Amino acid sequence: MLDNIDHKIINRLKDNSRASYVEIGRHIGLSPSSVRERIQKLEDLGIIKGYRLELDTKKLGFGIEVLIMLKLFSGNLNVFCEELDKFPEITEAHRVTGSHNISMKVILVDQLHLQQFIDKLLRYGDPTTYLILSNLIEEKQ
Amino acid sequence: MLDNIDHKIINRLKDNSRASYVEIGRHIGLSPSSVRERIQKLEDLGIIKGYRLELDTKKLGFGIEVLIMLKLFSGNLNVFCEELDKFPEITEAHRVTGSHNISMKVILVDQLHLQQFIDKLLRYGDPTTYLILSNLIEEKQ
DNA sequence: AGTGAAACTTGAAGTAC
DNA sequence: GTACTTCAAGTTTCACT
Repeated sequence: MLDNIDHKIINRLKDNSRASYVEIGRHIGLSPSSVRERIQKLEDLGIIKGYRLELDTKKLGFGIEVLIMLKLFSGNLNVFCEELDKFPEITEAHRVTGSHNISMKVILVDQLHLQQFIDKLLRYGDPTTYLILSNLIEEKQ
Repeated sequence: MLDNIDHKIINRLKDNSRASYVEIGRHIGLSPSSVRERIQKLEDLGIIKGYRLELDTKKLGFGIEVLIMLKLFSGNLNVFCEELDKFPEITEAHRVTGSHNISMKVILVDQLHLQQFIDKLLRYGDPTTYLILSNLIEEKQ
């Protein structure tokens, strides 16, 4: 479905999603119009889902990053999933197999904020918290 | 350090990092030049670390997504961290507290690929694998 | 925040396989 | 038909002030 040129375009956009069509075209030896058509196609096919920002959350005032595995109480899974948007601290959440149902990445201002966040989670289930010490690889796909 | 306008610009770029200065300016009532200056400042301060792509990995042929917690064998932590780039399947990796040292998100083509990946990890430590059933919240910051 | 030259985007028309 | 290029008008960027 995707040829080598499409993959080159994707790799360039992975590196810098604000790259211009002209710049991408120069990298891979293609006219800006063609680059644009191929990117349009990738968007239409749903292969490119969006263009996102990578931020330094520490510099934005979020001093703590944690990974939480949450084992939801019986019957609470759907409730929690529907109320996920009430937790702006959660930057990533997955439904996973295993004794814990949800894995999530959370950014918090300080220790007190973490405590308050965990207290809120305790209404839904039983969380296990791992402090993130460093990001070895940032989100890439 | 950051005022309300900066936060509005960040929110707009979070939503679509390819948005033009003109478009962002219209949204928040600012001239394109000022938008550009502020984004430049955010980049220089390291608050904006980059512009990334959100892809549909399933459509790219990666049918399996897993979360792996890895407990490295004694003395293997630094070795593994330095060899992380040998594992293109890893899209995200963190050093975490707890009995497992590393948490990682991995995309794989199929079950056989997962088996081969885990076999490679077994040289460095003891992995615990959780299948990702669904993405409730995609990476946002 | 405004200005203008340079660079980029975008759609249409045209070419090649 | 599909994928690419070229062209020109309209936008955007960027270095000025």
